[in-house]
Amino acid sequence: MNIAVSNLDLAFAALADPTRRRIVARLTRGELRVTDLALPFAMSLNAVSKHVKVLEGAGLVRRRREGREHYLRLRAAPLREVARWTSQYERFWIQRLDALGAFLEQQQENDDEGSQ
Amino acid sequence: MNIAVSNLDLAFAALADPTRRRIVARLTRGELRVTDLALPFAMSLNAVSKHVKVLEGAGLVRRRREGREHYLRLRAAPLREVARWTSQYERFWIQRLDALGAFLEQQQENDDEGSQ
DNA sequence: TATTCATTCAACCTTTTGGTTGAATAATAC
DNA sequence: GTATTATTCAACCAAAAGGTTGAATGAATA
Repeated sequence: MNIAVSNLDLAFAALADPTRRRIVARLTRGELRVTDLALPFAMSLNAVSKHVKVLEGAGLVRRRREGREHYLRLRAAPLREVARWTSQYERFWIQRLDALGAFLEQQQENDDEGSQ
Repeated sequence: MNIAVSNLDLAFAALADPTRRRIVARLTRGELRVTDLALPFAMSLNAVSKHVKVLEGAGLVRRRREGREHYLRLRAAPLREVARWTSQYERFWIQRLDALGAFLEQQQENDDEGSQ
């Protein structure tokens, strides 16, 4: 029993795994059955199934049962929430650009890449 | 020893924790020392220090040492990457809106909220 | 009906995460 | 020079994450 895990927590956590981001990317092309979804992944079907459940838990994926087959499709709402949270900071980084000037910021940015 | 953990993995994972998102929000107002940053959090300074290191590891925070004090400031680049990845799917969700019509989509959306 | 197919459930394992406490380090202040 | 302050390091702990394998469930097929 969890104490108040927000939508945003779940969405960010779900998207933190590269396999799950690939799943999301894959589902933009349309609905897929679990088995078909799992095909290109170098892991067990069970592992993919668990990833799908995580995405479902975050509301990023919705499941439609048709006999023994489960069709998965993407849901946009949580992605929009993530986009909205993140874009709050657009104001922040644009301000910094304005303050220091594009040229200096560019240099700063280059320095940053180099030292990572 | 980690096998290829991407920038995006680190950024999403860093932002999945609500404390760390609060830290990010807090740092938009300007630089802060670790101690001052930690003030409003109901956890040990050490815990906050560890969160800061996670954010640093994801490139979201940069540290400037001045004597014994460490000043932390926000870095926008990884936030931009997250925004860029997420907004890839804007096309996807806009398409769905177009395809089904705003009214139906709205109803769908309402159903979705209700059953979460 | 017996078999195969699509999928989940359950148990297990290892690594990571998010927190704690206590000690170490290093700079400042008295 | 001793105490205090700012911060990390190290060890520990419980819970969660990401994978595995094997069994269970339930629908389709032969």
